[in-house]
Amino acid sequence: MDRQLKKGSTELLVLSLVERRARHGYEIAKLIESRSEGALRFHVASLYPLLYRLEARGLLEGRWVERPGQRRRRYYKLTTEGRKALRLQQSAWAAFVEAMHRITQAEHA
Amino acid sequence: MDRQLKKGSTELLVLSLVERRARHGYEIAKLIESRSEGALRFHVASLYPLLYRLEARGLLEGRWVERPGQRRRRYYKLTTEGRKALRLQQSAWAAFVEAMHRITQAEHA
DNA sequence: TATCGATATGTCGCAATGCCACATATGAAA
DNA sequence: TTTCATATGTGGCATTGCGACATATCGATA
Repeated sequence: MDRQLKKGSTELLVLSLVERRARHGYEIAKLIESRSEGALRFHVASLYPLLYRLEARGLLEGRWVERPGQRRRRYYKLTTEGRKALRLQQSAWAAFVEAMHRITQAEHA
Repeated sequence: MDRQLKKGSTELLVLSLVERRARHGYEIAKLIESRSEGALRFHVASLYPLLYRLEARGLLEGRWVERPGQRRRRYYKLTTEGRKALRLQQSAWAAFVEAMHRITQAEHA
């Protein structure tokens, strides 16, 4: 998988994964890997900074959860802002894929 | 359109556009804009360096063409290497879109 | 008991790549 | 003669994912 392809789409990926419920970083990384059946991998090291950025921009809200018998986790959930951003990014992604298709297929025909 | 989405996919776009015939930089930029109906724009300033890189990597072969009544143009055509790279990038792109779909839709369901 | 792997979060420097501003040059149209 | 479309080019900047490394806990296994 071309590394560069991921640029920019990761945000949509993360926002999508916390749409229905709060998740923590490690969980998000594992979900990306398993649901894409290995096609998409994502270094956790890249993920944490992204989560901070999303929180700083007010799209996510994080909260520490400590339970006996496990390391502390930081759960992130979508804010109202984040939900709006998710909608926007969903349609931007769809438009982008469609445009790519139009250009590459026009040539292929 | 999110700027970051383009990262990495531009190469596929350019390779696709010279698949059937040689084209020059300005023409490629215009084609991207018109065929995507404005959804994808691409600064020519970003395009030229990309073309040099593709040529340096042996995927494209450039050739100056001078005709009276127009500025000199550099036409790029696919090399054999480039054709191989195009096939690879086409399947990588398809896999990527498919993986994105699986992850974002699984959540949406 | 010692060690190793999975879980969980974090920092730092690096590389890749598109953006923007700016520059140069020609031909056609206003 | 000024302006626009064509055509190529350079340099600095910002964003963002990678890789190496660090820390820490728990359960399994040797």
